[in-house]
Amino acid sequence: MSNHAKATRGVGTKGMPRKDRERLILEAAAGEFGAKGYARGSTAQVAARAGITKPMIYEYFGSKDSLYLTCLDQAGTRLVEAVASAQRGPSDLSRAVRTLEAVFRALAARPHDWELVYDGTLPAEGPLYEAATGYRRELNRMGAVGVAEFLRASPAVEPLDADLGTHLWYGTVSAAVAWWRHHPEQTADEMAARFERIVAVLCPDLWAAPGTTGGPSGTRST
Amino acid sequence: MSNHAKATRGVGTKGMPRKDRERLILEAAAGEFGAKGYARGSTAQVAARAGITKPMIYEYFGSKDSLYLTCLDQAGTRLVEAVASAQRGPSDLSRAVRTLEAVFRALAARPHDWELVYDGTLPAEGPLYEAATGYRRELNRMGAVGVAEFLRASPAVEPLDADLGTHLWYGTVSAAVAWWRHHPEQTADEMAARFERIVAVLCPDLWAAPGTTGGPSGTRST
DNA sequence: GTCGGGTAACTTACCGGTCGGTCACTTTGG
DNA sequence: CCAAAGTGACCGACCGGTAAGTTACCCGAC
Repeated sequence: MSNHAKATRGVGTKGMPRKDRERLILEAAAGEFGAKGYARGSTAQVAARAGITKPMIYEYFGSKDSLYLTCLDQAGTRLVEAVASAQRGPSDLSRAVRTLEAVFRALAARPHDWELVYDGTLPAEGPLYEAATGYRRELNRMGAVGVAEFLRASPAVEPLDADLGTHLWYGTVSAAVAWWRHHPEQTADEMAARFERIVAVLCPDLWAAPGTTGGPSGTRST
Repeated sequence: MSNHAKATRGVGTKGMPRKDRERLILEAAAGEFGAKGYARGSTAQVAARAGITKPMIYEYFGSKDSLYLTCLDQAGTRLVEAVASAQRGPSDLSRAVRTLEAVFRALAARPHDWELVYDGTLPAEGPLYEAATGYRRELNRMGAVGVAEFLRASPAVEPLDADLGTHLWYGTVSAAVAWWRHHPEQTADEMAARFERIVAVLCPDLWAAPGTTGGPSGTRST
């Protein structure tokens, strides 16, 4: 019943404006696919979550793949932007903490985004897989920059080691997100603080004296 | 036509002895489920891999769940044994390297074992899920001991931090295994060496002077 | 030796159910 | 009254699981 949206609605309009319905369906789809994954999530369930029936899904999005792809694009774009914004600043270990914090903040608003991008039940080929891989690669690439700069400190590491290190970093982020799902009461800031403490134990020297900035963060109380 | 196996075969035997066929099916099932996961793997495909047809699978194992469970038990037992054997020895960071090396050695013989235990397409409840969770918990528990001893060095870490640390460690192992799948030409020893180099860059002080043993391992050349 | 016959191994064909996707129809608002 | 929104009913494909029939092997009888 808003004032200006009504003006654009033509004859034969019934129920909800198209844009609103679209958003509603996308929200429902993100919930369904985020919880059950692409393979086990069903379009009928998405429709039920949105309070409509299955043919409406196909009226609006044409296919299950297209529906998932729309959710995936939203989630992937948001995550990439969040991580990209965390790449600014000093290039020491504190960047890892900032990146993780940015991911947590983004996921706090939309908890299912991570699962949409890293859904393990996606088909092993096809456009859907390629789209997801594209976002994953983009996120990984940004992580790789930090890892490479970090590992450059030692001449013993081979190029392949840096690639492995990048994947280890991804595994760390992924595990942190998974742990968070089982402890939803934690805020994004608390999660970042926990990670910070663990890093501090792992490498106290690299952490305490990163160089010019005089300290990676002000949150440590020791 | 072998000499001793023939003696045990009774009347009505046709084709392959039961034990051999059983092993053949299990091998095929491990390949199918390891590659596609429980949900997407089909019993007909398992049968095709084993060179037989679907009803034989049910003759031998009764149900898809039972078949998967048999594979899972083999894989889980092997992995738990491998990790347990690596827990002996000094309790510093070198234990992490030893653990990872043990996992790699176990997986070198049977590459699909990891995916069977950590299959993301398993149902979210039921005996199959509980069995997989049991192995995961057992593996995690052993990892948690090492992580807890390690984090105990700092009084700032809270109990929940240790739990998070355990999951981060699991994420690291998981990522290393995933990376290995994309670089199959690497041997288990090479993988362990790569991980060792990365750890050395991350925490050189904890690594170089672990205390009484005079050094975590003899493989470092620096 | 060879010839049934019993038994285990194996297959073809099918059932019930679910899911992605579609069509003809009804409802609703302008 | 008309067009868009929305729905019940259906289709084909696929999958887990099953029943009934066929094939091959061993063994004992003659």
